[in-house]
This record gives sequence, structure tokens and C-alpha cells, in this order.
Amino acid sequence: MNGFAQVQSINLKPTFITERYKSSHRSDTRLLRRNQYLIHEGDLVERACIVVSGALKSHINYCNGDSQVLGFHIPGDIIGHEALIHGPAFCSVIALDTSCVQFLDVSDAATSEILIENMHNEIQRLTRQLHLERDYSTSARLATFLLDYSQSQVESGYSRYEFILPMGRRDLAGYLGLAVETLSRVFSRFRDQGVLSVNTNHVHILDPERLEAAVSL
Amino acid sequence: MNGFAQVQSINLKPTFITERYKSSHRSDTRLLRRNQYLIHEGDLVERACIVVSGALKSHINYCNGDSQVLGFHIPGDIIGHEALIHGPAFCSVIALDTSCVQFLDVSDAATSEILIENMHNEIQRLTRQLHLERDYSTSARLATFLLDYSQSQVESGYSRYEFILPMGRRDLAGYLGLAVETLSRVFSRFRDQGVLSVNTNHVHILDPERLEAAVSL
DNA sequence: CGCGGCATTGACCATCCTCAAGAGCGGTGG
DNA sequence: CCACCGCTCTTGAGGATGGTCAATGCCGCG
Repeated sequence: MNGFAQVQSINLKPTFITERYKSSHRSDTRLLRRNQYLIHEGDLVERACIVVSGALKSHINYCNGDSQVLGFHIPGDIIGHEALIHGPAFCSVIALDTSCVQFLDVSDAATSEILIENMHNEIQRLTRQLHLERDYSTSARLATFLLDYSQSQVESGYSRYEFILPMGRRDLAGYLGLAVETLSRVFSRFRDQGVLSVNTNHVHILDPERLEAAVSL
Repeated sequence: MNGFAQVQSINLKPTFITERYKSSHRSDTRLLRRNQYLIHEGDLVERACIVVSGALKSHINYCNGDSQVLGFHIPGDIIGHEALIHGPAFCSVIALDTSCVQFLDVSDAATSEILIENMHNEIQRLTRQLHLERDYSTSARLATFLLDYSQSQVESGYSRYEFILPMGRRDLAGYLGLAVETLSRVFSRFRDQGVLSVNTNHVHILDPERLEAAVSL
């Protein structure tokens, strides 16, 4: 998907996943339950992996108990490019839902090429967010996020306009750089304007055009 | 240097530069004058390069004539990791001063390893800026920038507390995500508080401790 | 039933942007 | 040499956006 992964993005989705499934002799996967960690900050990252199902988030914990969300990872996203340089993990990755990841063989030339391209895309995405979308209004940020998420749902074969967000308000607000209250207000405004219907995590996009228009407001 | 390159950072400074100079049979360098382009947005990037002297900026031009600064590049910075994947340049790179760059041989294993590590550092730097330093106040942003720049001056063998910024207010404000007026006000405030003495581009850090304290304000 | 966590809503306020004007400075040409 | 222009930097006043604080509603769970 686009616009979610801290450690990754790139859309090589089902095709690639299936291919890997077939080509690997034994399926080198891992199943995670809600709130289970895939990676702890500082751990040495031995292997990269690709999300097969579920949803995860990467974040950094502060000593005072706070934490900063860095990104969300959904099926097709690659996690752990640190494996390329055998470096320590910059952040922790935890499952938001029951999730399944498949490990990748970094020593494989084709795979490491994908990882490099993935890093490259990630740099462009971060640069865009940092410098080009920095001044987006609160509505623009939420609109962008929802449209990206919507798009990723389509690519996974789900409904474009109706879905359930795997993260809570706190995480989403943290990721978007907003106060929880502000995020809540934006949701309410969209609801009042008839753009969305929202029931906490259940989102229904009623007016895609106006949602897209909100990106440049 | 840290905190400047859009396309790069990594501190392999003089050692590496000298080494390369020696090892390359003919010195594969390029000299650029002020306002001369090293890379145009969209161009295919064939070779990466390292800044030997001077200063450059990377930016994106909008159709309306505006432009967004993405980063500054000073000696030791690597530019053009796109060379690794033979992709098009995401942004333009232009010389702010008379500058010299040395091209790198991407097909060389050691060099491409350095490029990968460099990309990795870049992702961490961007992530930090995007998610961790997003809410920095105006003073904190300028303070961070000046301290980073100061550090890079030291690493290049220049004075820690007195230097000339190679970019104008407009570019710096654009990079930091501030209005020019706001940036000017922060400079003035630091001046009034006796933290800096400033004469447009000539900066003298008078009170390093308070400048560092300003990072967390 | 009552507690705790999460989401929502309201009121207030700080920060930073916008608009407008003035100052400094270098270049050009009469 | 000086007057004019353009550009950048600075400074001031006013206003909008979004954060903080506080109260309430909502739901699941012990």
C-alpha cells in the first residue's frame, strides 16, 4: 500500500506473496496475535518480511510511557529493510490485529533488489510527507489517509468505500500528527457534511469526490 | 553531515574523499558555479556523487513558479542514490556556491554498500524529522539546524561557532517549513537574547548552551 | 453496578501565517 | 556620482488554525 509503512511500502501484493509462498520449500511465516511484538526497538534485524494478512504498527516508546506511531503496515508491505545492513531496529513493530508475516531471504539477489527499491520509494514518500504535505490542514491529512487506505483495500480485493480501521483514534492521531480531539472533530465534521458515516472504527465513504476535494483544503 | 541531505547524509568525510581521489585513475569530478544545475528533476540518474566542496540544494519546482526546498548538501554528503536503481531524479539539485562533486562508481560493491547504508540513514533521519520533530517550535527548528550546521563545520575543520550560511532566508525558511517572516523573527529573538549575533548570512553563536536549550522549547 | 478506557464536544488560548510597510544593499544607467 | 530599481531581510498588526484543558457520553468487563 502507499503511505503507511515506516519501514516500507511498494505494491507487489498478492502476486509476489503467492510466488514466494510457492517458491519457498517450507513456508517461513509467523503468526502474531493482537499486541504481540514482531520486532523490538534495538533488536538486530536478521530478516525482512512481508505482511500477508492483518495489520501492524511501528512505533517508538519514550521513557515517560508515551509513544510515537511511525507507521502502519498492511498486507503487501515490507518490514525490516535493516536486514540489508544487519542493523538494529529503529523502532518496534506490534500487531494491531491477528496478523501473518512471511520472512524474506535477503541473500537472494532479486529479493535484495526489491528491498532497495522499496527503501528508495520509502525515501520519496517520507520526503513528500515531510516537505510537501507538511502544511496540510487537519481535514486534508485525514482525507489523504482515508483515500490511501481505501485504495489499499481495493488492491486487496475489499470494498473501496466501506472498511474497518485497524487502529484506534490515539494511534491514528499520533501518526497524522494531530491531537486526538482534533482528529475526532475532523471525523465529526466529515460526518456532519455527509462525506462519511463513521462509527468509531467502521468507516463508510459516502461522498468520495468531496473527500478528494478535502485533500487540497 | 547530519540533517541536510535529501538524497543523502553519512559522514565518510575527508578520509573517504581522499581515498577515492587516490584510487580513481582519473579524477572523475565536476565543478559547478552558483545557480548551475547538477541534476534536473526527472533526469535519469546514472551516477551518484559525493560533495567535495561548496554547497548545493535540492528542490522541486512547481508550475506556478514556486519551489520547495528539500535539502542542502555540503561536503561529505552523497547525492543521487537513484543511481542504484537507475531511476529518474525525484528533485533538482543546484549549486548555491561554487561547488565540486566527485562521481562514484555504483557498480563497485563497496560503494553500493555505502549507498545502501546511506539510504538507510536517510530513512531514519526523515522519519525522525517527520514524526519526532514535527511539533518543534520555530526556535527549536532553527536551533536544531544551526547546531547541526555548526557540527558539520567542525567536522570539516572550520570554526564551530562562527560561519556563513550558504543559503538565503527564503531557502532556509522553506526547508524548515516556516514563513520567511517567522524565520526572521526567530533570528531577531536569538539576537536580542544574546544567543547569536547575526548579519544576514554571517552567524556567530555566542551562547551555545542556550541555543541547545532552545531545541526543547 | 461501577470502573476504566476510548471517543466526542465545548471553551479558551498560543503559535505561527498573512498582509502590509519599511529598511538595507547591490546593480545599472543617466 | 547619484538616483532609481529590484531584491532580500526585518518589523508590526491582526487573524485563523489547531492544541490544551475540562466535562460528558459510550461501551465492555470484572
